Amino acid sequence: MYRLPEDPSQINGNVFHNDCPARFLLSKIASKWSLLTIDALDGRPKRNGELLRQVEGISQKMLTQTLKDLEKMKIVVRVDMKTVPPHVEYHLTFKGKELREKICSLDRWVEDNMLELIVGHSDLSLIS
Amino acid sequence: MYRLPEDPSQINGNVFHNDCPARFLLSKIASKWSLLTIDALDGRPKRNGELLRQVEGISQKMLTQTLKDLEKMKIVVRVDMKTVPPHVEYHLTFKGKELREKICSLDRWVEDNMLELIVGHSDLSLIS
DNA sequence: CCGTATCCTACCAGATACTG
DNA sequence: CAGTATCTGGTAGGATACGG
Repeated sequence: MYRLPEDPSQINGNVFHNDCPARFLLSKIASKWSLLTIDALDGRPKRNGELLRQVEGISQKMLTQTLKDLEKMKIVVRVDMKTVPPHVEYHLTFKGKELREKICSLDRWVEDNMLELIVGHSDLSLIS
Repeated sequence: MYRLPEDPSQINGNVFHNDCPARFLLSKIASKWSLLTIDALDGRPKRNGELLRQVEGISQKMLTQTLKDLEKMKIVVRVDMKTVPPHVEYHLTFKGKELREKICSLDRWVEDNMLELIVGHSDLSLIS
């Protein structure tokens, strides 16, 4: 549980500070599945099933939870077409698109440098 | 535990793939304390105690663990002056500096947008 | 000053089953 | 199709004590 000061408009973010909301938000944004979900929202809006397939290994539960967190932060918007069968789309907001650039920059860097980064990890075996 | 394909030099990173090493590496790099520790390594090398004070709330255990992980990935280098009392410095490598830019970009964005991101979180109380 | 080594717990997240 | 609900094990990480 985090506490905000009396007048939030006066504080400027500082992730190094224990009680700064930025730290809480960062932990949500930089979580394992959040990073991948935001990355997956490339260009066009995506549906629940699409994301489930694209982000390999994510469970329905974690996808829902992640999307709800992102929605709270106004990073994504949930658009329910109110049809039957259900058709729901998840859109990145303007802020979401801003954020996605930062995240993709990080993700692509890790992918590009993968082989050099992994050398120290002898615990990653080569066996089947 | 993650498994690498027989010939790692042939694979190109893809964080969306379940068994891609990039996903494992990303989880290490984007962990709560890793994000803050790398950010804290600004410009000059830092000592254990400095980092402990700068990254509020981190424990000695987690700092050590985080730095070891980063060292494995050649993101930081541990320089032991072999003096008594001990003097140890942690330096960012070239790759580390590259990575730090991405991370700082993310951290600063979260800080700058903190107040707008937090509105949906009614669970963050204003009381003392 | 810079760490290790243990113990211990809260929470994360996977598995599974059910619903409009 | 797009979720919810519940149970449960594993583990991240805090607290504490000790060591070179």
